[in-house]
Amino acid sequence: MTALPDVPDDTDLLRLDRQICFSLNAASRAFGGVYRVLLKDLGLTYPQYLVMLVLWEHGDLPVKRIGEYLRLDSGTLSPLLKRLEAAGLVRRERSPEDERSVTVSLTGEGAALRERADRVPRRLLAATGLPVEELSALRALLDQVTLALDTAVPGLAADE
Amino acid sequence: MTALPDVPDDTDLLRLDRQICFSLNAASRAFGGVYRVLLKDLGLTYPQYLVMLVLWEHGDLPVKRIGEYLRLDSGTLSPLLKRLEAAGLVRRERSPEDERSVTVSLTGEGAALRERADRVPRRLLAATGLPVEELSALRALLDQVTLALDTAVPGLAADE
DNA sequence: CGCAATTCAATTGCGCACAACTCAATAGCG
DNA sequence: CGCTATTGAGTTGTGCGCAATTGAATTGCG
Repeated sequence: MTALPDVPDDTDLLRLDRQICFSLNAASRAFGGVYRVLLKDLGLTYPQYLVMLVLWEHGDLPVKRIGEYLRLDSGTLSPLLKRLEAAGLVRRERSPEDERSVTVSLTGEGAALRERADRVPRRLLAATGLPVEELSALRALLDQVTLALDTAVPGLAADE
Repeated sequence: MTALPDVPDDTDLLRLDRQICFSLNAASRAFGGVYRVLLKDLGLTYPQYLVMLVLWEHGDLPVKRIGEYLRLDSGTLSPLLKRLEAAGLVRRERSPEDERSVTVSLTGEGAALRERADRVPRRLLAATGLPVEELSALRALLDQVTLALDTAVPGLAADE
């Protein structure tokens, strides 16, 4: 009457499901909390730090590209970039060859902040208490499930 | 000059760090997107669904207990519970024996919603494209890192 | 007992995520 | 060429997450 070992009944699924979303939620917020502490004296929030990482690595970018790297839309990025500009870390300028596009570039202050941000990763790594290989395994699993979820979303509304 | 294999230099750390926070962010939002679709016809958001899960499993609870299960404070829960109340899914009543406490209980409608929510976990499981064992492994890793991060936070502000 | 400290929920304020929409600029088709 | 469709950024509105504060109720210590 019961299902096969790897096809649990609905009660098990409810419990597993709850644990996965609980765990993911908790982990996401735990990371956020650590980053918040580590980034506090840089004057950055976690999403702002992600944007700065992208700019430090890739140099000047239009808003569109930043959004592609971080999977964020203009509704999130526009006010965030305005705050970074108000903080003196970036400039925003309309592109001359395409007036629709806005190029985001680092100021001297924004580029200089990279030095101070260098210590963040090592402190975060230490805070996780995990060896590098396990973090890599975690990242790989997360990427795998993200890809699967993204491809699954479209045909999901109806019934699939 | 280079460090030992499992003590990478700062460049590697910067890259790894970025990938970890990118991956976790992306996974969290990918889950959110799938839940948003699956929960749409239930009229629930993802955090509201988590609250309902807790109530379905544990019955009536004071706000404090819900917050402990979900690691959320009253600043998040108060407006969320008001919306659930406005939707007719829960009641909120001051406890007679302790006027500070507010007990949240399911309405008939809220309890009935559980039937329709039963299909969510299996559809989510299918959307991940991962076998149950891998999801369990993912959950275990997430729980481990969450625990480590939580215990690390206190002594982090200064330098640790 | 009486008063200070603590507890619980609610509120305020800020920032992020996302959907829906607006508006200007560009691309591209007939 | 002209007109429509598309693109890129921004705005608005809703909801979540968190810090800080408020205010009432309770606890507990002297």
